[in-house]
Amino acid sequence: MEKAYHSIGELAEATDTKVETVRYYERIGILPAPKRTSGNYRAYSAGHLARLSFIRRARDLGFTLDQVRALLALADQKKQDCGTVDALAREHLADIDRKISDLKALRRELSGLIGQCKQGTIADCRILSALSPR
Amino acid sequence: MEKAYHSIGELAEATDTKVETVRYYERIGILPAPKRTSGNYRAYSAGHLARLSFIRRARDLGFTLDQVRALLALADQKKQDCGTVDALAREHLADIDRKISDLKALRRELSGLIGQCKQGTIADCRILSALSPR
DNA sequence: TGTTGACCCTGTACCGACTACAGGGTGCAG
DNA sequence: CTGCACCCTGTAGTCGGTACAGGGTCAACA
Ligand SMILES: [Zn+2]
Ligand SMILES: [Zn+2]
Ligand SMILES: [Zn+2]
Ligand SMILES: [Zn+2]
Repeated sequence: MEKAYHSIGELAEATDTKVETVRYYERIGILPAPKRTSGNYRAYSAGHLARLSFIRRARDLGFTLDQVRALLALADQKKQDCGTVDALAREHLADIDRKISDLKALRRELSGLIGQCKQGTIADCRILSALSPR
Repeated sequence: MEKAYHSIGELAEATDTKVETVRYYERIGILPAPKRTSGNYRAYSAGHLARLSFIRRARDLGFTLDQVRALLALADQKKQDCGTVDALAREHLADIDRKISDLKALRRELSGLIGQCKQGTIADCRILSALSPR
């Protein structure tokens, strides 16, 4: 038999989340408020655990919390087709690709600068002179 | 002859910065407070323009404002050698490399998920099922 | 039985790097 | 003289958490 309810600490540990973050998710309304014990402790059901796991996996994949909200809403429309989900995921993939190419451009520029430095004095440093207006 | 002083709007335009951001830089102490006109408008010197340009270029290269502060402080030590500058730049390059490889790993995972989706119903969507705990 | 200590509660402030107003003042051109 | 672009201060919001402070709860152990 599974334990029916979990404390916030257990939920946090099971999903590799900080306790404060779990409370934060409740505050912003992405994780529903659970029942309370007589001592006013939060008592989470298996449903909460599943939802928090979902949130965390999606966050680990880089979805924003708003996107996660959208994904969670879609997940409940079981018989609709998943085109919207896929579109969301593809959009996010495009975001990632954009970030990667931006970072690569940055990397090229910065490593070019570093390569030019001859390790002399500050006055001659190519890195600093590239940053200063001519 | 160059105009001796510039308004905040001119400075902002010349460095592709928002006016609010220029004031923000002053507030956090990275850009010194300029003189004021009789009407209490900020009046920036060429030195301010140079410093702001430096800040913006460094930011564009992805340095944090704290790193920019450090670079600016180093830039004033003209006769010291530039080892510290270069170390800072190399560290930042390593940060960028880490970000790129993190994003690539993410990209692989996400595009794998997207590839598995057969465009059926939500109930069968591989993207959602990969996010849900089994 | 009492006391320690781990856990939980609320509320608030903070991080980085801006951005966006609201509610006013200034300065110049027509 | 009036309209408009620009400037001023101060404050709050963004995103996704994180970090306390100042308390309450609960189980184990002496
Ligand atoms: Zn449990
Ligand atoms: Zn150098
Ligand atoms: Zn000017
Ligand atoms: Zn699908």
